[in-house]
Amino acid sequence: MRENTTLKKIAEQLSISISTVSRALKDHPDISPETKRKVNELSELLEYDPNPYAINLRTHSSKEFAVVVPSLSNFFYHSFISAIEEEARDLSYSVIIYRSSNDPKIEQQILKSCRHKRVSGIFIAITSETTDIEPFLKLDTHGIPVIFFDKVPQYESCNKICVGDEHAASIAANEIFKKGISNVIGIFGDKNMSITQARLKKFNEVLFKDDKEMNLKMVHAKSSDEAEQLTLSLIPDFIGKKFAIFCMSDEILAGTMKAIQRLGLKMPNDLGVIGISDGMIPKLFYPEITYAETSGYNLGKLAFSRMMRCIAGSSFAQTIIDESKLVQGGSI
Amino acid sequence: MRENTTLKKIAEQLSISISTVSRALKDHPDISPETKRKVNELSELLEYDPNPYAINLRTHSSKEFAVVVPSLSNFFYHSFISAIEEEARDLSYSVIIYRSSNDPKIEQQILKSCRHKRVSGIFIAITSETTDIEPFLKLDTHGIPVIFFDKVPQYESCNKICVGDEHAASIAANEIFKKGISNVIGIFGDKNMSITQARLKKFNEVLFKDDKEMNLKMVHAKSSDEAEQLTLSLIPDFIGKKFAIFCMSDEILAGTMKAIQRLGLKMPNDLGVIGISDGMIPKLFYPEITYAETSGYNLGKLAFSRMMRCIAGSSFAQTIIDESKLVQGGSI
DNA sequence: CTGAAAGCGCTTACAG
DNA sequence: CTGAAAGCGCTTACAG
Repeated sequence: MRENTTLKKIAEQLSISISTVSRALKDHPDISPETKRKVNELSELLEYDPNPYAINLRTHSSKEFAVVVPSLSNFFYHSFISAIEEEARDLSYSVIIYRSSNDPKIEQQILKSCRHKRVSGIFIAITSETTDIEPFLKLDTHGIPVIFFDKVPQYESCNKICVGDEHAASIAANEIFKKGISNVIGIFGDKNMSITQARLKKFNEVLFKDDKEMNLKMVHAKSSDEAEQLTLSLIPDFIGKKFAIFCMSDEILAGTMKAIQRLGLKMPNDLGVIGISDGMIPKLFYPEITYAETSGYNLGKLAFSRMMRCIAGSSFAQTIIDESKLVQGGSI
Repeated sequence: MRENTTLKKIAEQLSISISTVSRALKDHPDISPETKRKVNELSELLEYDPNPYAINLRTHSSKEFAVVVPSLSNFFYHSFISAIEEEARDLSYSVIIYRSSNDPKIEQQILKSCRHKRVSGIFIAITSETTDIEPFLKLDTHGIPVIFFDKVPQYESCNKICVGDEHAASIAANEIFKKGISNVIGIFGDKNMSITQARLKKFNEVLFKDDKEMNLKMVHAKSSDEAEQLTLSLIPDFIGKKFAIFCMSDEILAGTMKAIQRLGLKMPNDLGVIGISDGMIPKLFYPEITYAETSGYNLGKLAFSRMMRCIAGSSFAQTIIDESKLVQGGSI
């Protein structure tokens, strides 16, 4: 096994001191051009690369960001991470991706490891079970900025970057409204989730904004399968009427679409379908599903710029909401 | 910002030496029970956690594995990573996930960073553009085992863990055969990919194993859209016959399914569909698509045990092929 | 312009 | 059973 090149080795070969080599390599003004040239040449030759552990031990900084998500099998998080990585690369930070598996215990371990590694900052979508946010606040105390995204705590005074749940729901509701559809099934997620509450409330509100008569049936599904069953049981009452189904999330949309295929119904004639999505699932069907887009990519860009402001010293906590836009498929 | 607890701080408070604290903490037999008790107590109280940078600098070991994949938006990789993380956690290793974005340059950067970090080992699915595998072999020289999985280089003498392309293709072909279907459309991926070649060859071979008459049309699609277009243009010739479509991958399946929905055809009566998949996409349709399963999870378990054997000193390079199994949907 | 020295937080061979 | 010391590879204030 070949030894790694160190400053010492370069210094010895050039018969100069380690300090000089170190300075030459970082283009310190004190060092003569001639020395710099020699040092750079040799370090190229020997493929010198500084030992990050030594640097960190010395400087207490890692130039690393951590992104923590409950799950990776999620297009939304995937595009969020892409955005972070793009930005990070430009500033020669690296990005470590952690997966909490939606388990608060694992989340705590990850957090601890982030602290020990003295990462420069953390982007995190918390688990649905996370109750104690004390450890997150403590990291801020330790000088490690924490930016919450997507799944964020209730607690007020922290940095949060969220999808505009209300906005997305209102876009979807408006589209239904504009199509003159007055029979609507709304399938929402777990009652206890804050995004369910936000989306439901706004959806309802917009749909009833005029005093137009509306026949709205709202239900909750905790899984794709449940959404499928609910859709199957609800549709019969709507057959023959002009109606639409709103799916609050990709998971629900997947279940609903299975039911629709099972019943052999065609969009947009037999019924309309509209969702809120990051855009992968809706594109698997024909016609493609119309949806209000929640973009992980946008969210990532917003989160990153917030992070850089924190690193620059801003201690002001802020909640940023990303707006969504309607993406037309042919399903409604 | 609160300072981190160090060995020194504990030693001072207890008026003993740093060495003793260090030893007590790792339950060294030399140290008296009494001292151990005191040290452990105080370190609990002060929430002592060793500085990983210092340890690494000293011991040259990181207890960290790297997993490098071209993309995260891929259920297969996701389940591979899950398997690795499970195993790693048991041995208190941590796992860093890197994404090469299918760019060999980024892949090289990641590799370099793995080397500097002296990760304990690397699991990697290389990019489709990766030609130079020299740097990977060099890592082995540096004592960092590299296990290739899924997308592996041609080069013989390295550790590779692969999906059984031939086996999966033969399972799918056999199922078509067993159903007595003799008109078949086979949609394959990019001609240049080794998995395309392996799958195509075996599929063809099994389908023609008896001398039964077979009407097989094989085409290549580079994208989901292309698969959709091909399906649309090929189906008319098969309508009325008893026929099936084989989709080599999820990407192709997604395109083909869009075409089928567009034409309003029903499985399994109008046609049969069968694929090779990790199982997420097939479950989005009704009826669910029958597929030969390539399990990222299995692959991960296999890769991990291979890794541990490498770390234990095995230098013998090995190629391991994971078998697949048929998962019945109702599509054929 | 260059170098010697201290120190980041740990581990471990050596000495007692 | 415990401690002093060296050293992992770097950076940087200090001195010249």
